Amino acid sequence: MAGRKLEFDREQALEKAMELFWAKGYNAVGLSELLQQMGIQRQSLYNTFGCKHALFLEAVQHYGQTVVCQIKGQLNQPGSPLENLRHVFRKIATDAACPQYRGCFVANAMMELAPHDPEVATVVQGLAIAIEQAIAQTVSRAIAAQELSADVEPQKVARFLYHVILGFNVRGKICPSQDCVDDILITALSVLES
Amino acid sequence: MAGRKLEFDREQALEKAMELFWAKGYNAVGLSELLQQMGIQRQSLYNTFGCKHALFLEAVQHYGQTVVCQIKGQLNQPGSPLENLRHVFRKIATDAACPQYRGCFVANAMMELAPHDPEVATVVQGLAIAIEQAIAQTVSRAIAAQELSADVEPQKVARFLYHVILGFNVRGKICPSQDCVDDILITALSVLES
DNA sequence: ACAAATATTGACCAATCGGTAAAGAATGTG
DNA sequence: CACATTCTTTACCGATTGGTCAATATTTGT
Repeated sequence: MAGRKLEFDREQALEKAMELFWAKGYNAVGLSELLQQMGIQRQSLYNTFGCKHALFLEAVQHYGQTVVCQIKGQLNQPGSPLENLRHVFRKIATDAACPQYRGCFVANAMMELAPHDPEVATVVQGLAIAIEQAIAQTVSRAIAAQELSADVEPQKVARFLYHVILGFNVRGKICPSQDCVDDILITALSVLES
Repeated sequence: MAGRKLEFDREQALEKAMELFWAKGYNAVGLSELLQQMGIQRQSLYNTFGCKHALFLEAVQHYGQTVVCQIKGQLNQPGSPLENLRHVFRKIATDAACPQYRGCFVANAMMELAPHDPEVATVVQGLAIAIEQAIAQTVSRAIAAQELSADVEPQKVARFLYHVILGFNVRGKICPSQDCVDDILITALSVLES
């Protein structure tokens, strides 16, 4: 019932593809470039991943799961929920000021493909909601810990904060100064201090 | 010293190209599609605009100048600067909730090409600065009119508000609800009420 | 009227696109 | 061992990519 074994690590190849799509976008990456970077043969790609589009979709999902877990992990660390939240945003802001900033792959996919590609749209929408919810839950915990006023509406704030994250994804593409991202960060986080 | 006249309206053709690049991005638009939409022949494009890339650059610039003028016009209308500012943001937010939202062409170009294309990067960076400055000037006028506290730092706020605009460009690509954009808008503009 | 300059037209180009077909090489099960 | 199954390799496919060439048509200055 079984045949020859895969000669490459599936996940490793997927990650290589992800890196490339992440850096250049879907349309700017050709099959040959993809195969070279993944270190596999043409037919292996089609056997294992279906087609370019399916591979991209899987790459987005793989990236998304990784990042969602990572963010949740940081937000749920022991200690002050509010400080965790601030820490995550500081990290995102400083990343965005880095010259080789690639942005968030999910946001890139949203921009390039979501309007014309329902499958991509569905996946990235799901990931966006997951991140937004993680933020909302952290805000709730901050309220419970009396770090934030009980007047604060977690979903509203979470929508806003995720919106700020999306903004960094665009802004980071044109090499903002550290000053610039700091201004944005400080102003954005000031909504947590009313 | 002069030869045959152009049979088409240069600006009209440029605008057609802009529409297409705006809707689909640089890489997703092919020459044939471009020519069909512009209603001109292949060679005419190369005579008049140079090449695909130069045409794109010109399209971004054309769009940018139009939009910068438009925003400045709205911000500088007679009456309350602060209310003008709020009005512009309300417009942007409701646009972003529309299902066929295309985003801002400048932001699209920023995302797709700026990291790998210095020429595009330069152009979009200039446009971003122009919009940011227009906002900063409006904030300054609002302070002068005592609509805002003298503590407010115009550049800081402008950077933040432009950042929110960039966020809408991403968010709009996945069809947010009117509720969602309203939450974001209200929270974002709350920084003008300290 | 003639020549220089420019536009239009349509054929043409190599290169690449995403994807497939078919043959050989490795693995399992009977 | 035989055989079915799966992966790898290589060659190949039509279509499209961005871009060019050469011929024709139209305009202008002289």
